[in-house]
Amino acid sequence: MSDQVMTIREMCDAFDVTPRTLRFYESKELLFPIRDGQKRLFTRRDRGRLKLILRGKRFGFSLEDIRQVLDLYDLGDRERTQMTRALELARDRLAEMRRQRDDLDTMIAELNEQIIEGEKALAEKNRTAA
Amino acid sequence: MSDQVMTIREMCDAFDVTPRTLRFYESKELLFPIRDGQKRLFTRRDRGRLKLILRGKRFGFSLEDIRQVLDLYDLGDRERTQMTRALELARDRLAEMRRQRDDLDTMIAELNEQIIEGEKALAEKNRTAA
DNA sequence: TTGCTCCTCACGTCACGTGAGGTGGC
DNA sequence: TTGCTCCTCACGTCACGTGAGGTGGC
Repeated sequence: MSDQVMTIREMCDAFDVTPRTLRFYESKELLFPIRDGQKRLFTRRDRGRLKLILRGKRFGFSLEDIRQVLDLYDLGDRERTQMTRALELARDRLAEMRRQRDDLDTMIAELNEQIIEGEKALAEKNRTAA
Repeated sequence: MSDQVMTIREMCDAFDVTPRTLRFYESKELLFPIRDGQKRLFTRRDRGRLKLILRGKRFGFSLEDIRQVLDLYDLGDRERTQMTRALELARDRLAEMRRQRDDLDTMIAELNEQIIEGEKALAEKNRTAA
């Protein structure tokens, strides 16, 4: 069951990604499906990794960052190294996201201001033209 | 003075961009510097357009969107078409930015939660290991 | 002649999308 | 034979960065 392999199509349906994405992740050494002739078969390990990859992406981590953290899994110190590193990256990302949000807040206020000014100017133009 | 042309270097210094950026904008038909032999000379019109380009970029508009709005300048209806179109795009962008900010808020809360859980799990691991 | 600034290709970046053209087994 | 699904190139996207290699005028 849980150690059953899955075809690329089954993976796509299960994780809502495209075949291209899975092949791309393999080429970047994020996934390691085994082969049945040409065809890829994804293992339980691949599914675990993909889940973490997608979670990482949601938070805006690069694939390279994600790969490095995933690779720490094989160190065999009960994932302490991996977790420590993941926490480091997560704290950086969190700070970055907060900066982004603050920037976005500023921009939103600015753009809103510009729109209001634009509307005024346009109304004025239409008035004097009529 | 204000109708004086500027070299690429002067433009870079004045607007804090790279030469590559200016050449790229020319290739995308956002700027139209005149030539002195090989060399580009940027006019007052280019400076006006660049200012608007950079402002648009700050708000997250694509260069293609910006180009389309800039091109409306030459319609000769006292920029009414341009302003109307610009306002349309701006309202869309504003809504998009608000969505982004809300998503970001959600993510920040989630990632913060994950970090706290991660810290707990790591502490537990260290405790039971010692 | 030596620097300096300008120029034109053209490949690289990031995370895939999107054909083109071919294979295997029901 | 016809579909279906899988596969491997390989170019395209977006906004430039980054060399490589060459030119013009002080």
